[in-house]
Amino acid sequence: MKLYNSLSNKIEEFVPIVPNEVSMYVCGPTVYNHVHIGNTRPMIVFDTLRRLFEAQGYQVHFVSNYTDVDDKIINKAREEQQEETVIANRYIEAYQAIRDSLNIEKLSATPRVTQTMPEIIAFIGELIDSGYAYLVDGDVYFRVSKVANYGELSGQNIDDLQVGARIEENSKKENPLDFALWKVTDMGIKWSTPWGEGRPGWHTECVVMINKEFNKHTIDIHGGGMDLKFPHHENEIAQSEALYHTSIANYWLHNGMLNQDGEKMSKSLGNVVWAKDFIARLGSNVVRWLMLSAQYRSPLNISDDTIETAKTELNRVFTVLKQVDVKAQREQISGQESFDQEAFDHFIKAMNEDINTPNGFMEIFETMKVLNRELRQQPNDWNRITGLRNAIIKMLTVLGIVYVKPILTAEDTEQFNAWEAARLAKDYQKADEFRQALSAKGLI
RNA sequence: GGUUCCUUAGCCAAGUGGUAAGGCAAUUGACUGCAACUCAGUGAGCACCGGUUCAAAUCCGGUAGGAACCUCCA
Repeated sequence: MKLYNSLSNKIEEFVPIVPNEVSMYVCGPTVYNHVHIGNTRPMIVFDTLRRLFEAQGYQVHFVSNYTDVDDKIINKAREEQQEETVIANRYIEAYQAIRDSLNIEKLSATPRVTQTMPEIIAFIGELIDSGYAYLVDGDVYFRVSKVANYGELSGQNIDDLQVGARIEENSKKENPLDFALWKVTDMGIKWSTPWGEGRPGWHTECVVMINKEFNKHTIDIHGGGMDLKFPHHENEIAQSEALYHTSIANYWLHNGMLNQDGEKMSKSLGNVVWAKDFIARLGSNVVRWLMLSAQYRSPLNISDDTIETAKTELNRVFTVLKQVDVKAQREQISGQESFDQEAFDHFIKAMNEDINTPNGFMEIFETMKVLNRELRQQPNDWNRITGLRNAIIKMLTVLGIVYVKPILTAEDTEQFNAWEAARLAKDYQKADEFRQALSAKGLI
């Protein structure tokens, strides 16, 4: 398996820390609102990566967090005159519902900031003790200049960053690039620490959760959206380098952004599409197919055209599978358990090139073509047909797409037979009626 | 101003030195009672200019256009 590592900007052969095991972490949402479809791209991409590993015998330990302490949550809570936990819990539930509806495999753990506070406070304490963090009026900031490789991930150097950095008014920081580990606060949820009451900064939690959930300082894969590269991931690395001399993960993976009709989705443009609405409209299968139609690092544009194309393509895949299953039942073929390993291997090989889903799709289409030919060959080679069918279904499983096999009822079978009989008798009006009935049931 | 990246047929999208995958749409043919499904065929020389090379969409330089990031947006 080859993966593009954002840390080296190169495609590298994936070598796990522990043979046949993969530890991966993806930054989760700040739960202050529903998520939009852009947020579903990392969910789908990294779930697909996980499935790809699992299809090859890896055991995957996959953790993603919930940021349930944040200014945005506090603001939302004030707006609604609710407790912050009510807000957070509401959107955590909503997020989980999205995961379920997108057929995302169950995560190993979904830690929350509020449940990780002792560790976060201890971690910040260590950074202070070791001189990597300093106190100003109860706030704690990370001293960026003390980390030699700061900027490694985003490919920037500290001097360039400083030129571009917006200088905050009345900044208490030694350096504008220094980031907050702890903020003193008088509003919202807060915890008491040796240096004062307040709440943690965003960048610390992920590091602490990784250390805690995996019980080690270096994991295999850390993923997230391209926009998190700087400063969030850069800052995670800085903290980990400071205390543990490791960049947390051997492979850093970043998915490209999602655009709507060529524009970035944003509230100001008024083109935000909520994930729940999008999934309700198109269904999980189409959404996943659409999200995987471009390689994960490329930007992906969502438009009516790309949505229609995804629907049509996926429909073709399901059509041939359905035709196989209907025909097998009508001809009472059973007991075939064959599997076309070669076709499946082609698919895996394509996918192993840095999750090259477009080439994975290509292998599905190629396999479909062979299957369509076989299905129209007389006599049918059911061993071959079943093997191809099962291979395609397994490919879809890696993509997280679910195919439901149609089960013919006695009535269905009768209608098929009647359709055929009417055709033979050249009673086309009657034939069309049966055809339409079967079509309405999605059987042809 | 800095950093990273992109520009491949009407549309989506692979390919990163050896002569352009796949899909959608279109179109021709076969199959069909008609149709759908399906199969077979048709279509680009890779933004532009210049360079390196026996050979470039692929490497280098430049031009034009576009995107993301530069303190908390996946």
